[in-house]
Amino acid sequence: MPELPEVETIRLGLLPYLQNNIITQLKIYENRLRWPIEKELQQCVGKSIQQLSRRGKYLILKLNQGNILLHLGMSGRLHLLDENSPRKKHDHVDFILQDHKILRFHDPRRFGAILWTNKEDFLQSHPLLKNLGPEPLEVWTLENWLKQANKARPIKSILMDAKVVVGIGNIYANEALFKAKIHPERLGNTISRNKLVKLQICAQETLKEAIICGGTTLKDFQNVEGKPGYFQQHLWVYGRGHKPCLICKTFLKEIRLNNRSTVFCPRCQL
DNA sequence: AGGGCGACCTGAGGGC
DNA sequence: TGCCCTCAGGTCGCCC
Repeated sequence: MPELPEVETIRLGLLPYLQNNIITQLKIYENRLRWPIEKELQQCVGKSIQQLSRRGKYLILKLNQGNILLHLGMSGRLHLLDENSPRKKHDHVDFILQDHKILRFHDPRRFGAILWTNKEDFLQSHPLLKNLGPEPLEVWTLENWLKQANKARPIKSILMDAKVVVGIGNIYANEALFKAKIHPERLGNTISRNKLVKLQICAQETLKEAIICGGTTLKDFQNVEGKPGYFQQHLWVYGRGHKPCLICKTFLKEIRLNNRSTVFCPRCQL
């Protein structure tokens, strides 16, 4: 489901409800997520939520002692519900809150993850976080990007590589490449500096616009209130394979690149 | 050493 | 209706 804009939308939606709330109970109905939920997660019970932040596509609940790391995988959702809301299929975990609301984790494909860490420096030391690249809207420098992009590797693969920059998944990679007018299969080290500068800017603009729209809703995505995002109305290429380019009317091509569906305009993107 | 790709899951949709 | 195939917003970890 979620790329950076969707996770950020969820974070912003949850923030007012979670900040300073206390987790009074943890109910695990299904612990077989991407990794089995570990017993230590029970340590969150009785702790207050001091901060809700994000690193890449991970949500981080900073408690007065310890941290919960949450990843939504492809199909994960978080909902805030009233106490005693009936459980539905694929509702796997409930965090019961002091004000009798429930933060409920729902994930049909179970590619998501819920992890616990006590370490102060987990952003730097946790095996799942320590190798993540820069945040695209904060610390993604041009020098770093030019260095990373200078590889004999398709530019779309580079852009989607979380070690290069976090948060850009398949939708926004397709969109950013269209806006920058770069063919997704072009090797990074054959692209001019100017074009790479443009691509970085286009990627950032695309993410910012999507956050403003509340994310993209295709099938699964809903925000915390269960409402969809509206960025899909702004999509130029993603999901539009074989339809006319919105700029030049040429039929968009759809190929598979690294086993991900890739849509581009063969005339606009060179 | 770095990058490609299979694997992890369920469900939806299309073709027959 | 049902079976079988493919595909889906992520990403780890194996293998080359």
